[in-house]
Amino acid sequence: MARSSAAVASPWSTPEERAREREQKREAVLGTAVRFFNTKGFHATSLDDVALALNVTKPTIYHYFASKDEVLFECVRRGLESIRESATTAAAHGGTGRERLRTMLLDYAIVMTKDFGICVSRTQDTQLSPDSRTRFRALKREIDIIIRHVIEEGIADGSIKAGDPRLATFTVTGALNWIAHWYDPEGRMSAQDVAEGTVAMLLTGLSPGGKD
Amino acid sequence: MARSSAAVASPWSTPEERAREREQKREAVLGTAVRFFNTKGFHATSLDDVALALNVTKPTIYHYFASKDEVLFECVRRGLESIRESATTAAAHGGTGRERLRTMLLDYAIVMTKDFGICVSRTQDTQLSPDSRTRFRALKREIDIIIRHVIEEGIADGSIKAGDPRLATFTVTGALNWIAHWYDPEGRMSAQDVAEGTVAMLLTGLSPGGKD
DNA sequence: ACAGTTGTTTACTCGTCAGTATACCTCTTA
DNA sequence: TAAGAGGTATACTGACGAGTAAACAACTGT
Repeated sequence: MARSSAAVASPWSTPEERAREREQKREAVLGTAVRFFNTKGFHATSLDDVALALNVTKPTIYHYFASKDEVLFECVRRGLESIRESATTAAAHGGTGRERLRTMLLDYAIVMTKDFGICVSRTQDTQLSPDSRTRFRALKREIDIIIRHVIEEGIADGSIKAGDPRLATFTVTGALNWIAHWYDPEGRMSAQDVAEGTVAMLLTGLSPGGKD
Repeated sequence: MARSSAAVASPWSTPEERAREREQKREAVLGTAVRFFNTKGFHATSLDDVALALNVTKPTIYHYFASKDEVLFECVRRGLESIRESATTAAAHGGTGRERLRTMLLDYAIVMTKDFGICVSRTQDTQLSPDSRTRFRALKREIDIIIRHVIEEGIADGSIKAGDPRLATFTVTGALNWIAHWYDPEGRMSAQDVAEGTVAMLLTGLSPGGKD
């Protein structure tokens, strides 16, 4: 037997393990912070609150993040990345524009029922530092463009009917973002129900005669 | 000639005039404050900012309002009142549910392009005091109920097709509220264009075959 | 003229909170 | 075993901003 496999579980950690632990602690800070931000609001949440909930003190948080702004930005970045990834994936799928749009919007809606998604929807760019704000806007814009593209493709292939694609994008993202403001995980509807219901309504509208 | 009509313009003001002036000053505070709230955010706006913009000092504002919270609440109350009034009026109109809903949503959308409407959409209830928050929620709820009712009536008379009326209400109000987050008065679209486009999209959806 | 009311200012208090200086402790590595 | 790096705590600074005390000024009504 090789020496490495003969060793019993070592009480000493490898550099990789240490890096992973550090990463886990960073995650824990974000996970705790995002819940505070979502329930109390960003400004009403102090890093002392977050630290206390994690049984540490504020300087510990500053060991993992440079500023409160960085904590918030990291939260919204995670939410936006989720959306962007699923949107990019859906955009690359086959099918009509409408089919791809539906996939995209369903994923978007689901993200809006989770902590980081909720944080994205509730965060106003005035809460971020000028730098983070620029990056925040850029990420949102990327997502908007992906959605708008697929809408335009749907119009081109005849599977979508919309006057102004830009306005259509704002309308659907608005309805979807709003989920973060009212969705209650304890309520009667599951995230899946909400997502499917909202997306169906956006695609078919409220008038009779719409089909999908 | 009666004595009152013989008098030249008096340099002394009547109690009514004084009350009106006081009311005008209150309005001026609200008008200035709401613009600051909308551009810089509520927390980032100090009453010193507002006072400075009005060429007065902070205690003057406290002469007209009891607290910063009251200023904010008054702003959102005005926005919500506009919506509620037009919704109530539209609900009392004749026509099918869908026709009344369209009127309602058009007015709602227009409010969302104005200062107090924008403030409503951007204000999170965590920013308000517990008391104001309760009243804020109650007002929003009233509006939701009016809209939900008209949707239910539309379903009953066959002019509207929707799975869950509650979900439908959230979807349309979400899309409409979102206008406050992206609408730019300097942009190419007028408030009227935005309102009509958004409402049309909500009623007919994005799939081909919808009609309205 | 004088007492009261309204509106405004100057100058202050007080609490909160982001962010930091510094020390200490523990584990790693040479 | 000593030097260093990583992680945490105590104790602090400094700014900001809501709200107030107290005085002053103007006007009103008696």
